[in-house]
Amino acid sequence: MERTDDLGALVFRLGRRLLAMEQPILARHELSMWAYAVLTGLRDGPMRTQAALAASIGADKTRLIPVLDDLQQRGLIEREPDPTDRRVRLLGLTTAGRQTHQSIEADIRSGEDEILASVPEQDREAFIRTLLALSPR
Amino acid sequence: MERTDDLGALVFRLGRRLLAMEQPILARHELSMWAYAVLTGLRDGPMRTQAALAASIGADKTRLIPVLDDLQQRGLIEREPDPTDRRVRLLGLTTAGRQTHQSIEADIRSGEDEILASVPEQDREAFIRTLLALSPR
DNA sequence: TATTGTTATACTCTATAACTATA
DNA sequence: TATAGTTATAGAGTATAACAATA
Repeated sequence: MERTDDLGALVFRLGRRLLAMEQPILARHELSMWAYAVLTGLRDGPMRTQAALAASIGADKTRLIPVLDDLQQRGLIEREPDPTDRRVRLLGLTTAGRQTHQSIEADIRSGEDEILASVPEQDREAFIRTLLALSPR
Repeated sequence: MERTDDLGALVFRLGRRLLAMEQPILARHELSMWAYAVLTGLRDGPMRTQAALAASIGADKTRLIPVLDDLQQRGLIEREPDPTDRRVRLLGLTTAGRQTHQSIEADIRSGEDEILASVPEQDREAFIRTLLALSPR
């Protein structure tokens, strides 16, 4: 298949388009993209350190801290020292955090479906399969 | 097809991976990503205004200016006032600019092929086809 | 008065390194 | 001494608005 632009440019533009779609949804919940990434990172279970969470979502641990401060203060995550090693913070979603995540996720999924609507079913499946295979972590 | 993470996260991560692959190639030529985007934008022919070029590569016109200054000074682009409207700058690649672009493009293409190597032919074609369909402009 | 390009500036994002508290 | 988390800070990237030159 002949390509005109490089893959990087195409992926970059699609990323911007997806971000533009997600931005108003996140703004309605007053959450940043990284805050939403944190909720997603904790969706499948608690984490034992902030560094592990940061690595799992591809963020720097230092820039996660104000995000975690905010999410904790708003009651969307739990964050308490591990009694067996008080350097460590145990992280998990609260019920409110889980609900917020699910609500945002549903809206984002709708937006994605709209964007993907014009793509034939077979290509759509191959596209997502390839994306999963090529995205690190 | 069931998705675990949202499309945005997957596209974002793939974008970072592609950028990491391109960075050392561009560094060898001492060019930024935007400088390369400019060369790509002029590859298929000259442009009549800087604003048009900026729009065509999805950049802000103000942040293109230092990039154009540098490319012009290094003899990779031509940039001269339109005699019929001296507000306008006519933009085009020099021979050196075209050669530089082709050299970088070939290296980037190799890097992409490596990344795509593990993806089955059919999926790879559907992936690129879908990317072209979904990337604005 | 409108348009192209330019400059200045302020704002955000990000990474680095230094610091604290525990172990 | 090593590790988890935190803070401070500097650097890069970006957007906004003001400005100069043409039309």
